[in-house]
Amino acid sequence: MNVEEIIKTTQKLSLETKTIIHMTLVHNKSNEAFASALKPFEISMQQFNVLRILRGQKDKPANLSTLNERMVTKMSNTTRLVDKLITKGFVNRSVCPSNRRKVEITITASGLEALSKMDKAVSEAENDIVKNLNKEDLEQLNQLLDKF
Amino acid sequence: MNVEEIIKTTQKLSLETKTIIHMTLVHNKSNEAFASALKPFEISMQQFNVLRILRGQKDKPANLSTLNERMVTKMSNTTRLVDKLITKGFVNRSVCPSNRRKVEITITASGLEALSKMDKAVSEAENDIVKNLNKEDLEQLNQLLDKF
DNA sequence: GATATACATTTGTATATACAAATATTGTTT
DNA sequence: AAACAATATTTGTATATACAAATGTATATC
Repeated sequence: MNVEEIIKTTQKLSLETKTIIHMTLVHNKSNEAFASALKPFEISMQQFNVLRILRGQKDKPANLSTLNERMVTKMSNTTRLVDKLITKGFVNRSVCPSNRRKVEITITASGLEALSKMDKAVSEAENDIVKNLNKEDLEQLNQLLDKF
Repeated sequence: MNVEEIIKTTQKLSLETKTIIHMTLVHNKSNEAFASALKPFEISMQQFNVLRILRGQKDKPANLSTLNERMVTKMSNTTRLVDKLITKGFVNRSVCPSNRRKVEITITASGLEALSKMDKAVSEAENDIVKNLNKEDLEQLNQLLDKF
């Protein structure tokens, strides 16, 4: 992936600018790969992320704050994101008995089943994205990303 | 930036998954930084990007395909993006004389003036984002990103 | 116990983006 | 030159996201 070539610029970019653009391009690329992997399931990455968080909760219900805390990309509106998943029958929402300001969100059996099918597609996409990087590359990359 | 801590997961992530999430987190962070740097100018990053491309054209007008080609993050709808910039008086649009299917988009004096003010804010944000990485780190990072 | 404050979520509104379809113009084929 | 395909942009529609305001509930203070 050559930055200057992709954005077709003749100008010399500063190392800082180039790095940030580079990262954006890679992010866009992986974004597209995930979106198209999830397309057959008619679900967005955000929705997929919520389902995965709920599965990780192991029957312990999550409320909206917990979801928001754990989401990779925070949205201003988790309510409506959960609405979509309820419509699809993938999650349940009820009022928390101990604190009625909160809601309890859990994944349904149908949600778990759908999720396991998505997992395969997503993991394939993931492997395809990093296919040119070996273990050492990935470790080095993570170390550098830690500095941000 | 510790991935597991940020998304508050107790699960062990695979190196591949971790890397991609890591990159998304860094991208989100720089995105926010840019958005807030551009906020005083009431302009989006996409719009800023278009203005920068037009300045780089050196009076040579750009059409929508050219803009789209050079944009870091491609949008499906460059027409409406340019509409916004016209409303603000930052760009001009006219029909291309040699090929009336095309449009000619140029930056105005007012657009250039506004852009030069934005440049400072954006470059400051940029430096702040990479402040913990030295030249060597940045070069190494770009080499790794090239593999995607 | 009434009032104020903080918390958790929901709703409203404006804007952004993705995707498909429509329109206008040019170039090509017969 | 009429018909067709290709190109460049625009428009329509559905969904996503950001931000502010509103609602309902719990806690603290007087």
